This record gives sequence, C-alpha cells and structure tokens, in this order.
Amino acid sequence: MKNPVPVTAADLKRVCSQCNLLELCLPFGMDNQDLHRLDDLVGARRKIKRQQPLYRTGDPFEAIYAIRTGSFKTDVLLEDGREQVTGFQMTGEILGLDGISVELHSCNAVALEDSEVCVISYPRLEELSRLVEGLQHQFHKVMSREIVRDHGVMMLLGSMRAEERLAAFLLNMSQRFTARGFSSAEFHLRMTREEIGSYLGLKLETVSRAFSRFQEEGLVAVQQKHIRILDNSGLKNLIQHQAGLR
Amino acid sequence: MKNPVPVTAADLKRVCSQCNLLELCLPFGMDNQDLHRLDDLVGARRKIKRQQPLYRTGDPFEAIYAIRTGSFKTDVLLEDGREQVTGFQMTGEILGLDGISVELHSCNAVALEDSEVCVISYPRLEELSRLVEGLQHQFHKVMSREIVRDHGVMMLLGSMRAEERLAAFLLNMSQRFTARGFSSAEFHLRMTREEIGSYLGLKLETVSRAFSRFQEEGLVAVQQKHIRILDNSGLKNLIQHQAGLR
DNA sequence: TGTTGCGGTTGACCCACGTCAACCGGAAAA
DNA sequence: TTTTCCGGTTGACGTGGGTCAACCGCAACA
Repeated sequence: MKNPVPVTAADLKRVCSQCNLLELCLPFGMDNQDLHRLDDLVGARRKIKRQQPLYRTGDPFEAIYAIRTGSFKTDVLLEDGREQVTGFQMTGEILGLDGISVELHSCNAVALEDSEVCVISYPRLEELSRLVEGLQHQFHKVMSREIVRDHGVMMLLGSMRAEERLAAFLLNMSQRFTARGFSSAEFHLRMTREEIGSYLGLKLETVSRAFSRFQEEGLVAVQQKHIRILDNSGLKNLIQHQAGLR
Repeated sequence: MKNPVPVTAADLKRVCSQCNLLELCLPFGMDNQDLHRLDDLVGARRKIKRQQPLYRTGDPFEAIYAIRTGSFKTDVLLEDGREQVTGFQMTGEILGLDGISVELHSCNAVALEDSEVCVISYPRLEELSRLVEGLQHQFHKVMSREIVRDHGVMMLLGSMRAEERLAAFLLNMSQRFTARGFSSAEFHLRMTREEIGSYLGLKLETVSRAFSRFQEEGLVAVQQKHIRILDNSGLKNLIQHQAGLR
C-alpha cells in the first residue's frame, strides 16, 4: 500500500527501547543492551477497531501481541453459545499465550475500544530468547503470571459471593489503572455489564444490582461505565468478611 | 546419608530417556539426542507421603516438578480459610509453574497419595533450554497448556451448572486415565467429595447428590471413590444440552 | 471385637442469584 | 426533531444449590 518512507521520530518511539510501557510489558527488567536487541523483534504493529477480533479460536498461532494502546477481552465459547470471558487486558499486557500449546488459538481476543498491538513473531521470540537470557526469563515470568492470575479468577468463581467478586474485580482494575499512571480512584470501564458478569460468573442484572448496592453503601459512585471508588478499604473488607457462605 | 554406590539398572530407568512417562511429560516430542542431554537436568527425586505438601504458598521457588508416580492437588487459600482447589495433577504432569512469576510459590501442592516427583532445577532448566531448542519449545507448550486448561476451568466455574461441571470433570479424568494406559471407563478417584467440590465450585453435598443422580440415570456406577462410566456420550450430552441456565 | 472417626449419602429447608419483564436515558439514525 | 436501539437499572418471582442435621459404613486402632 505505502511506499517506503524514511524513519521518523514517531517510528523510533515505537521500538521497545523507547516505549513508555516498558515497565509493564515483556521487556521489564531487561538491561539497555538487551533491550536494543528486542527492537527488531517487534516488527509489525496492528490496529484493531472496537469490537473487532485480534484473533479467534482456531486461528493458526504465529505471534503473541503486546497491547500498545486500548484494551481487550478474551473469551471462550461453548457450542451452545454460552460465553465465558476469561480476562480483560490493558496496555502492556500480552495476548496470545494460549496459542503456543497446540499452535492454534484457543480463545477469542476482541478489542474493547480502538486499540493497537505490537506483533511479536513467536518463532523469532523463541530464537531471540535462546540468545538473550533476560528475555527468556521475562517471557517465562509473563506466562507464569498468567497462570497465577488464572488461579485468582478460579478463587473468585469458585469460592466468592457476587458482591465479593465485584469488589475484587474493582480493586483489581483500580490497581492496574494505578500501575499505568491513571487515577486509582476514578476510571472508565470499557466493558459492558454483561461482559463483567460473564467474567465473574454472574448475570448482568446481578452485576448491576451489586453496583447499586455498593453505591447505596457509599463504597463507590457509579455512573454507567464511570466508576469512582470512595471507600477502598471498605471494598477490601467486603471480600474477607463474607466467609461461610457458598 | 548414603554412601555413593555404583549406578544400577534401577537408576538408569529413572532418567528421562528411559522413562515410560515420556509421552506425557516435559520431554514429549524431543529427539533421542536432545533427550540424553535432559538426563542430567533431572537430578534429585523426592518422595511425598499422602497429605504432605510438595511445596506451600510462600515457599521460595527453586524448581519445577514432574510427577513420576501418584497424584496431587493444588490449592489457594483465602485468609478467612476458604480453599479453592485449582487443579488435580497426575503422572507426567508438571507442578510448580506458578512460582516462576515472583520466585515464590503462589499455591500449595499436596500429595493425594504416596507419590514421587522428579525435581527439575529451574535455573538449570532455563540454561539448558537456551541450548536445546526442543526443550525450550516443549517447556513453553507445557506452560501454555496450563493456561488453556485454566480457561477451561473458568468456563466450568463461570458458565456451567452443577451436573455439567461434574460430568465435565469425570470425562476429563477418564480421558487422562486413558492417556496413561488405564481404563477409560473405570477408575479410582484419589480426592474426596469436598476436594472435588472445591475444584468445581460446589459444596460436597451437591457433588454427592450429582453422583447419585448420575447413578439413578444409569450414566455411571459410583461406589465411594470407585467410578465406572456406563454412558460416556450421555455425560457428554449433559454438558451441551443444559444451556440457558445460570 | 468393640470403638472411634472420617468420608459419604440423604432429607428438609432456605436464600442468593437467576429469570422475566418493564422501564429509562443517551447516542445514533432517520 | 423524532425514532430506534442498546446498555443499564429495577422489581417480582422462581429455583438451583447451599445449609444444617441425621445417619451410614468402612477402616484404623485399642
């Protein structure tokens, strides 16, 4: 489509060594020298429009993706149409790890807003991580972190009550916004009540009611997708002090 | 404790290249030459008595473990004592991947019966997998498979009804026993109803009732922990045809 | 050989959450 | 400007599975 053009300042800012997402992304903890070796690993970039899939279940696995801007959900579908949202991903987070196991993607990744990802060729990642110890180690950490996160979700789904689940979800979102330099107390959710519900194993009405209840109790101020956390420790208390049920 | 003794035939049978678990374990798909390079990676072996932990939450992470004999559960505990079983592991499966992310284990791994594991030093695994492409690739696959498995459990917990969950659990166990050369139709569960319940996000009474119901309907024959599957496709149908609920 | 204890089963009851349905408000389309 | 639509909220009601409690049987141990 495009003719080759000279490298611009904007292009430079796109490589890992210049990326402001560094601390949150795959290269975290790598030294400057190693970092520069990463720059040609992350070749293409891809823009994904809101509601569009980055990849789908069954797509051949070729690359993993680092989110540069925007956010995604991942979900798995049962034949009968039931959807389970398995996660929400924000900038710096890695998508596509599910594909390594059988060289096919095993879930859908859908943009929650117009987004951009860095495409990381998987064969080249393996190659480079055989040479760059820091990259290898960091990549393993990213995968392991995903496993730990999944265990947390199982805890949510298996052992918590509706309001506990939502409280845990809000605290988690808040913490991740904070890590990205946004307000920890006030943020905009990009997903619908139905998607939150699917993630938390609840129906959208239950999510909505729980939000209302939190509002009544002065824990948060809710205005559709706009959330303001008024009582952080109140939310935390909610989680630990509802035992004995379910 | 022991004085050095000459290598025996029994010792030899313990290295990866001689292990009959090969197909199920980390070295799956590696060629013979690479396989021999693995043999000194898997150094120590450890026996774990029933109910004893292989590692606990908070333990420093040093190694991953391949199950040689026996079986385990992994669980996470909430401060208030609630337990969530995150998985059951059988021979050939890998334990400890959760520890990579922060160099501390984030769950407990407990033997369900007297068991033995191969201890795989993590630093040496990273080292060797920089040299042996097949090992690197296989290790990544093992981690990815764990992520995919976790998504399946989320689907279970978030979108399925009690009987669907138990049916899915039984079919999964059956399939894994088959892969190990045991009967697919008849097997012995090593975990209690409470542990199954925790894994499936149900109370033990609900698990027990679901078992009884399956028995009434001629799907399985249940005698405490001994399970005989009488109608495999009946169980499968149960899963897909209970939509619209929950 | 009786005793103790744990894991499992079963019944009666109840409640958290799902279901169904009405309604609301903002955004996009007409 | 009105209409349509979609996401969200709220209420009334139903139910799947949790809770509580009794009981059973096998296995370990005295």
